[in-house]
Amino acid sequence: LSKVTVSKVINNRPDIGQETKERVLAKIAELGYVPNPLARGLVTGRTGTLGIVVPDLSILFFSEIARSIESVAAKRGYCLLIGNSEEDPAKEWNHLKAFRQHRADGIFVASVLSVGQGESLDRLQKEGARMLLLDRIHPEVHCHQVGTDDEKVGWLATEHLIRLGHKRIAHLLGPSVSTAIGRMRGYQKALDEHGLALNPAWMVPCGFLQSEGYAAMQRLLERREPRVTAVFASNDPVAVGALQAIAEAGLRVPDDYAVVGAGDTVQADLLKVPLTSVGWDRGKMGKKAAELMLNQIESEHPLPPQRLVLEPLLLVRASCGELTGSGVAAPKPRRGRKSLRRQEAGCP
Amino acid sequence: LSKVTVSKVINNRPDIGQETKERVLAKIAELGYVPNPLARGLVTGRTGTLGIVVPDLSILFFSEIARSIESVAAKRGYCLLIGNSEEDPAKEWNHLKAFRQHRADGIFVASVLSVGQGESLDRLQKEGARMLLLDRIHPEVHCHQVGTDDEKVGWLATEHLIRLGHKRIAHLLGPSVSTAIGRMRGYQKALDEHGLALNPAWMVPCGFLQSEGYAAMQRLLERREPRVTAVFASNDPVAVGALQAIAEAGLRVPDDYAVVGAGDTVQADLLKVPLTSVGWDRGKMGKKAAELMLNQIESEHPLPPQRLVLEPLLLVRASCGELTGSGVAAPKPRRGRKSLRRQEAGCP
DNA sequence: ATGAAAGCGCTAACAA
DNA sequence: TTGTTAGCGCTTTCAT
Repeated sequence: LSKVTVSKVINNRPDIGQETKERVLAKIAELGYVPNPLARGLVTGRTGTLGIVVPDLSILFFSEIARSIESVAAKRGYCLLIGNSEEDPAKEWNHLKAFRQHRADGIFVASVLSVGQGESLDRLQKEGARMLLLDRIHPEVHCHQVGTDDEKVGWLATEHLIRLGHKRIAHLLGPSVSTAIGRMRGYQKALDEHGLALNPAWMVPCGFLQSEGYAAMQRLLERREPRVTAVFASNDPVAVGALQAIAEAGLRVPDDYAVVGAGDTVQADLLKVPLTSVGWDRGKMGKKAAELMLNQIESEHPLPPQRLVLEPLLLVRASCGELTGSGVAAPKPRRGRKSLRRQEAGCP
Repeated sequence: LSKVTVSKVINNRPDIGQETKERVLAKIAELGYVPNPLARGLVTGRTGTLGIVVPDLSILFFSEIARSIESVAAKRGYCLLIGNSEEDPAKEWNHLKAFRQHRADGIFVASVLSVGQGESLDRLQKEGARMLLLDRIHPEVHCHQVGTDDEKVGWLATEHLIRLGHKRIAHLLGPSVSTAIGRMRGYQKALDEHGLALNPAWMVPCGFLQSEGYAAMQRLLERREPRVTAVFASNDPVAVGALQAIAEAGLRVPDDYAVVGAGDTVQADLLKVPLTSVGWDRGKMGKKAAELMLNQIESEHPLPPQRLVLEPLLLVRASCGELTGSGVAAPKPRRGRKSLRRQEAGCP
């Protein structure tokens, strides 16, 4: 029995006799033999490893996606490497290089790069790296991309505030990545559609962190007339920061300020003021991304880059109040739509 | 110039001339050459890869630890593989096997295995896997272990309730892993020290998930006399579940029930009722674990297994009220000790 | 249908 | 100090 025969059995080659095949399989089971992925990778170039780079794994949004990707990867026999870029392009690049070096078969990345700065990613892709852009999109990169319709996210949030009667609506604007920019566009579009003025002073620049939302809201609170009555935050952590700043100033939500977030990543029901947010399915994001990637990897012919857009959904809770806009705080009851939150926190 | 020479330069071997060394280095920089870790791993057995297996990456406690490990791993040139066991021993084992197969230089595991069931881990260790037990300890496994003093966690929580005047204190008991058992012991010890009766009916079995805490608290609420006035939950998610059940029953915290958690992983300040909890430093856990592991890997001689125990700290907030035990809800002001929470949520 | 030969990119041992 | 030889465990031709 030569090792070539064994190799053929393991790789399910057609040119092998049924009887020998079974004999080999039996022996493999008996000896508990497992092939060495390094040796295999050295010759085939494929390692059975994927990689993912995110800004920060301890942000629920990303850890949920990573978890979901890992789950389907494991099911199909792949391992997952993970790297935190910590919002630092250099660290992101280092992880990308390291994963390439380790011959990851595919790399998911929620890039910290600003829109328009994606050439390095496109170069990687052209050099043969199989990549998939997660959440944050770069049109110039020719690879699969999975995200949500961020313009619609911003539109849904702002439209909701307008319908509640708000006319002076601020936006805590995120960093210069596609998601933040899309949400801002949606905000502007909604104002526009309703003929509301777009006051540049109401677009407060801000990052994606809770602390930044806090600081931005403080700045907004200092401003005098004309005061805003509502705030659309670029994401939930920022919204939570804003909530903190408002509370500290002795003001109330939704009575003094209505607040909407984006992402629906907060344990909303337990908050002092349950946060209204626009959400989409992170589990599905991860699942779809992983499937796209693995199908790509395992297909013979290169598939055309695909762009998957998940549908965002407004989740109304108490932080925007009822129809008067600055009146009662009674939260609208949640509609019949199934909640997006499959989230189940636990341990230790 | 032979490849052997290059290899020697890269590995900093002493038997190489200063001048050739520089020449090689220059050429490497010029060509952008990077060694292939697979080929290297094939011959040396070392791959520059670590692995971590946790119950669920989307639980903040674990994602913070993973993030911290990844950070020091990256700094020292290692990649990190990650696997979710989803509280399933079979999945845990599969990840462990896969990481071994991929020749990870070391594996961190927060095992789902019950205490006393750690033989498989010890066998792995004996077979040459370098392992480190995270959070959940198995005394029979001979490897590094990093966790907290869970008995003290339980003791601090329960002692706090007793000092506030509570005499009938329930415990939402976690699964049969070391952390839950330790916390239960601490609970019993504190009761004991104060001569308080340990009513078995007040130890409600429960998992580590929020939904389980919710269900367990509901069961507890159904029970009649003698009613408890306080609850120590095995971890924060369970405490949050209990909070929900109490609120739904139309009762109030801390007026009707005082509640303490463990882990301090909840955005406590934003909750309707900020949760008092016993916490310890997850960032430090990850950092120390990674350092222990990497020093082990890079040392010539095997180091003796070390057991690192982080100090837990009571963080008093509003969920237990003030000294009367069922009186006013005014939260004690946080003491001067530096907060453990370096947490900064943000994105997507 | 099976296996011998060659080689993936590296390092360890040894020779020069 | 340098380079030659061998081999890590696999897969890929290409004979048989």
